[in-house]
Amino acid sequence: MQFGKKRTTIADIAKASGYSKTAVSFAFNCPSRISEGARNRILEIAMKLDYIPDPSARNFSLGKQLTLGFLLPQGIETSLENPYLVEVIRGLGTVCQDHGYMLTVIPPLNDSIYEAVKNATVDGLVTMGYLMSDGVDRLVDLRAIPLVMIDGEESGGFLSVNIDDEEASYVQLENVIKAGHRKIAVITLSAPDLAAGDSDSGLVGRRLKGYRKACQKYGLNESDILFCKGEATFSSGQKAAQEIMLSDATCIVAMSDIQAYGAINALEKAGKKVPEDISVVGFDGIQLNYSGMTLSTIDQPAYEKGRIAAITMFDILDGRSVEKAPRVSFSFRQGDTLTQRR
Amino acid sequence: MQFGKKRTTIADIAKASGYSKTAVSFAFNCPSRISEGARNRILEIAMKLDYIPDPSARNFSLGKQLTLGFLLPQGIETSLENPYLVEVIRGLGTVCQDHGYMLTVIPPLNDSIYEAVKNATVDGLVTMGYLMSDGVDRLVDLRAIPLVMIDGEESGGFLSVNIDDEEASYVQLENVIKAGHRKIAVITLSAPDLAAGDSDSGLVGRRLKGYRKACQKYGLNESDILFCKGEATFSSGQKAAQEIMLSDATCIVAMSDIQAYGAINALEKAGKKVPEDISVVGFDGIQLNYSGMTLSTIDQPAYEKGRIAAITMFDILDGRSVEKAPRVSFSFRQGDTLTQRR
DNA sequence: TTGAAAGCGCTAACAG
DNA sequence: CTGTTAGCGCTTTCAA
Repeated sequence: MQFGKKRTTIADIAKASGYSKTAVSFAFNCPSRISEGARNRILEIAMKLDYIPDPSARNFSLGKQLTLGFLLPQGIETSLENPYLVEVIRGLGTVCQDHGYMLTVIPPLNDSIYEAVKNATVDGLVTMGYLMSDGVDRLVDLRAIPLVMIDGEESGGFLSVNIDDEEASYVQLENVIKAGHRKIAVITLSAPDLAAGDSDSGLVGRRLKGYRKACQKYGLNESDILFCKGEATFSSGQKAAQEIMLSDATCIVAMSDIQAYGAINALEKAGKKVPEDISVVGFDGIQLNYSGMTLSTIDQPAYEKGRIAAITMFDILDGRSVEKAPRVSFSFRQGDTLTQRR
Repeated sequence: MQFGKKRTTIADIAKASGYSKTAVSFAFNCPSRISEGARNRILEIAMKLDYIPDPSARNFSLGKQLTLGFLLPQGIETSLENPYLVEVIRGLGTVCQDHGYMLTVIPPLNDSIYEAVKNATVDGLVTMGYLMSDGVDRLVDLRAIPLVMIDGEESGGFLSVNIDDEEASYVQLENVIKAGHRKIAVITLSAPDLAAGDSDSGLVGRRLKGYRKACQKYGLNESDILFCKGEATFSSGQKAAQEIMLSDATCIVAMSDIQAYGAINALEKAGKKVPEDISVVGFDGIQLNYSGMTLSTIDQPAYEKGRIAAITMFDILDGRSVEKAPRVSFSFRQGDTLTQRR
């Protein structure tokens, strides 16, 4: 139940103005459907009585929230630390704004995606980097709200806005190999909260396939690569680098730029020079210009991904049929952190 | 009215299970208030019939949205381009997450703050850099939801989380003057959408007071300072710099780092060297490491501001009395972009 | 152009 | 422990 002093409601205005609730409702929403006299009178009374329609009741009645939800892959604290994610949000938000919508940022509530999805009062859900686990995809189904993924899985009939990750990671590793590196360490990503994170259809699975392809093509033994499990955070990159420094790897291949920056930070703290002592390649294309050098990375259009995801969502919400989300493009960007192995 | 196929409702479960709606409700919300048998039976049926309580109806009935709103000072596109703002959001979001709340980012809808506030289905509103104009403060009043400001006005009985802006801008300019600069250009900020943006109690007003004080203290003529109107965007900084280059100013003092970076960008494009040809000082303390140099700036705790604002908000929502928001501290940070005038 | 009244789906006071 | 029932505030159909 409500607490606090009672708000003025539509009924109060109806009574005070002598008109019906219908009229009051129209006065606010379809001014053309009542006479000008009635409208003026009603609005005047409303003004006098400090009345304003309650958006919550309105949304409930309408069955619309005028809000899109963005399901974060991690807690807010680390999510917003990642410029790649922020760019995605910026893209999403811009489209929302154009449609008169708001954007709700939804962290795993009580550490549970399930809980978060259950409680989200939104018209549609955009996820990033998730795989649909049994529980959650069923839940989304129950909620009967549309779902658009970013960096999601490519199978299972979900809509996901992706680059060609397999090809991209292939290109990423190819550049490393062509620079003469043979001792390579990879920092991986794990889909949050979902054991299936490494399944073939997931982001990590596709990336690994690309690496495998590159290995085959260039005669590298995949098992010679040092794989370090990580997540998309700065500190995860630092931690991985510390581990990698114990090996004889000459190049670190990160699945995310924020990891790459973390790795560089750890390397430099340990007195290593990048790229002289060890090269680093990232993935995403964020521009931090860490310690004055530019990162070699796979550049992907984060803002565009968000934009497209939101546009796709509104297509669905507006009843336009959507076959599948368009694929976006990437490119390799040569920076200072990857150099020919000497 | 709703569209699409009818959702399963609590009534369906009540009927199918043979229990009442109350029982069903309790089964989901206060499991302890019904017998275990009933609970199991109900949940089982619910599962079978794909039932899940509708959060919108629930929130409406409860009069709670479990969501905080953050009113953006500008459109999303430029807002999220500003790392200072992102840090604030990160602070806000972290606290929300801890409380099981979501965070809704609210751009001025249809370019109108009023409209945005009117439609926001949130339990509380955090604003940033706004002054309360007549319309909006009345509206917030009508909505009867608590409001906490960041970088807001210090008078008028509103709660605002601020640094001592007057002192900070004094220190900012003092450092410039002590470095020997006498020809100074200031890029100002204007409170969005509100004519009263430069009123004394607003952020800009307080900052200007600080500048005035510094001028008096060091025998500068305030009217010798070139004031350029701007807003907190990169491009605004670029534009201002172009104007300033036509003057004989030896130092640019920006009210926001993002402007400072924009200014540096424009200066370098025009062949000027920073700080050799012209110095630049920012305000906020964001770390972009633009073109390999660090910005001289006033460092203020963005994340902390967001955190405190959110904590204050929950204090209010939870009925703890709040006198006023605590003040946070700042410091001057010497970087590469401000140098002794030769 | 207008209004009565039936929802929307859930919560919770109250009575048993 | 359980059920009846009256809201919550707004929208909208339908008939006047």
